[in-house]
Amino acid sequence: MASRNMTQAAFFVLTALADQPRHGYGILREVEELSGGDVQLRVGTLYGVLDRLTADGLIAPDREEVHDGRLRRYYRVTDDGTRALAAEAERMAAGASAARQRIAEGRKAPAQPVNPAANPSTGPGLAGGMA
Amino acid sequence: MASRNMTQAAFFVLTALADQPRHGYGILREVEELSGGDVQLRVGTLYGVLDRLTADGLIAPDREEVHDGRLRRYYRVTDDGTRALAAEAERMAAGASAARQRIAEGRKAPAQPVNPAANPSTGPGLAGGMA
DNA sequence: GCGCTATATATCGGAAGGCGAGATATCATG
DNA sequence: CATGATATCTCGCCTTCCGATATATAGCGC
Repeated sequence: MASRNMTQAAFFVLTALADQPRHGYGILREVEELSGGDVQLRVGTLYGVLDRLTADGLIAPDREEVHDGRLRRYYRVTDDGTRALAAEAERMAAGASAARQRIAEGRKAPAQPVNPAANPSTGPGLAGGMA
Repeated sequence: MASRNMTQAAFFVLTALADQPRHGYGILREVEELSGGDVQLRVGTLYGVLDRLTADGLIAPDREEVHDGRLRRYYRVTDDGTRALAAEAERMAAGASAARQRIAEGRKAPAQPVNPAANPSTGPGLAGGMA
């Protein structure tokens, strides 16, 4: 929804490919596993994402193998893709951190109307505090 | 793109409202500020999000005020909204953490073809190591 | 052999969501 | 009086999501 943002689906595909090349079906299972089941990337979503990421140069076809008569088409992350993923991870961590902080702040004064001078850019750039 | 996921736009609107009630235009500026300019929520996006979040019971109209002859329509987060935001923040932090970890893992063996026995569910449930 | 599940690819079309553009209105600045 | 900031909201195009569907191989139970 904003300038240099990538979709959730794209983010998880890149994450699944970040450590090693995988094929479509493998990405599907990997995303589900690495998110603890929280994220279920759908088949119908996958190929569109794969096409877009390829067109954007963030991933590239790696190789094709045949296992038990079934074709596997592998993709790998490009350098640009790794950079984009890292940047997006920072943005997400920052957003998550900002959300947590604000929830805590909101709980301090739940019934409070507005509270003047409450917005002196507390923790300006967010930029998360984990890792 | 998956089960209980909310959109990026919804996430940032909830985050902007987390500490105190705000009106539409205020949300717009707040999202931009709290993200350091990374996220620009568009006017055309805002009202759709506001309607959906209201319909889902995650936010609610708070009050209306007039400043300098201009109407301000305030919204606040409901308890459900705070819970949903907190959950989403956890998911995002976990995803960001997983991405970072995998980028690091991928760099260990960049030229490696596949590496056998590389997938024994290394670092199984992510669930990040922050907070 | 037959049906079912898992693995594996890919496409289609409807629905949901994002966003540029425009309409409307007040106030301040130049 | 024009421009820009503040403030609301709608319309329609386009992108993205995803359920359904099609196709094909291998393995298991019956």
